[in-house]
Amino acid sequence: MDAVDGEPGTVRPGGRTARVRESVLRAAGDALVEQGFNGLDLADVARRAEVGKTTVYRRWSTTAGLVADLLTDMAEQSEPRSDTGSLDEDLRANARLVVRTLTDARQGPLFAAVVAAATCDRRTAEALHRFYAVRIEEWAGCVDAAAGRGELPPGTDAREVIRAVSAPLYYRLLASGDPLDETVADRAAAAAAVAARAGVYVS
Amino acid sequence: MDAVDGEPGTVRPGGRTARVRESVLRAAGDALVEQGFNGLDLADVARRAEVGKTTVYRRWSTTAGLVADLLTDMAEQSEPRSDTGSLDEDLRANARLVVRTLTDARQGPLFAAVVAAATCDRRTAEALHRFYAVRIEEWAGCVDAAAGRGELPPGTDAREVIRAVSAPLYYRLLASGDPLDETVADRAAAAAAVAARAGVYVS
DNA sequence: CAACTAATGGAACTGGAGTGCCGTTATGGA
DNA sequence: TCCATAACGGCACTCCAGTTCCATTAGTTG
Repeated sequence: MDAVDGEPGTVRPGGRTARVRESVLRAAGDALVEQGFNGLDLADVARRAEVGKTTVYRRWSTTAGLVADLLTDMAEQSEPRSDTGSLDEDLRANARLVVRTLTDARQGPLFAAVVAAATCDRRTAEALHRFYAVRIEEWAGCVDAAAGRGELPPGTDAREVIRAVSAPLYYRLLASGDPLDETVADRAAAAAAVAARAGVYVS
Repeated sequence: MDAVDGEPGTVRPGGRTARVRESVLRAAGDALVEQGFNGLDLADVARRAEVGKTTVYRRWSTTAGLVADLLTDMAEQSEPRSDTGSLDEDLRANARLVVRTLTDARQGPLFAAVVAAATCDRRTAEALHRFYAVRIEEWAGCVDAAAGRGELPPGTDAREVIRAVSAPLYYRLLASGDPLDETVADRAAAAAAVAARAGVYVS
């Protein structure tokens, strides 16, 4: 007499099940990097992960569902932000980190593919938004600290400042295609800092 | 004895061929809006356009190729920029136009889908980059005019200012998922103007 | 260290995307 | 107006992603 068990993999999450998930997520990342979201298919992921095709379909159903799970996994691996004691330096460190990530041979295509996946599926989009909410919240600490030191007008929306740093970098990666380098990173950080000091992000 | 004919549709581009292209591109847009790029398939587009499946495969080959052509078509329909005589107002007009477009029930999903398509295919990405290059160039005129009036430091990179206006809006649409409204538009425009005046975009 | 059963994986099946062939339509030039 | 042929469209075919079924493996509990 079974009660509800919801999704497969929830009752016995350890051992083999965990190994399968890890292997499948890694394979999914590889496939996304090589072929983009459109080229992602579950049968191929199963082959790469050396896992039964049935298993992948049963646990993730669709490519969008698989990417959503991959994003959940990515959100858990958050690096700590820098804290140099200067707003300009912290924002520059953030901008340079984002540029390094987006120009990385693996991470860059992966992020592009993940954004593409999110445009096709509501649950994947939510997972992506959670991912960014975590990162933004983490780095917003720099801005709050600067505000505490009196570097910024009171009432400054810290999260909005952090978004302003990343935005030009993602815009280039996804939309305009203009080059991404350290100069661009520093300019994005400088623009956000100037605007924040001028009170543009006071809510 | 035929010479080279390159792609089909290039030797007799008028009449039926043109009607087919128009019909297929409209159907492709509809499909992208309803199902996103991942749900796009050429057989379905052919049915919607009431055109032979073979024709669509012969002329566009892949979904990415079809989107690339759609982008070329979109790039040709460029609206003229505003020219109010004030940098702040012009940038605000631009930001509000972008927000109106990205929150439009048809255009919003269409832009998201088109960006997704560009992440999967090199030629589609090039078409997208050309599309934005045209728009950016058009609006850069506002910035050059402002520089001419002495509102901005000499050497200001006009295109970079325009990119700075759009970037936060696209970042919200594609990555963070934060709301898009007129307040956000005005803030994006204000931030770009402040940073530009401070000389951040002097190259 | 059993025993129960969650979870995996192989194998056979199916539906529809994508292809090739060829007759039909209608464009553009003379 | 008429001809050569570019371009379209129907049909039959292939191939593989996605599904179903059931036997096998191995977590988890007591």
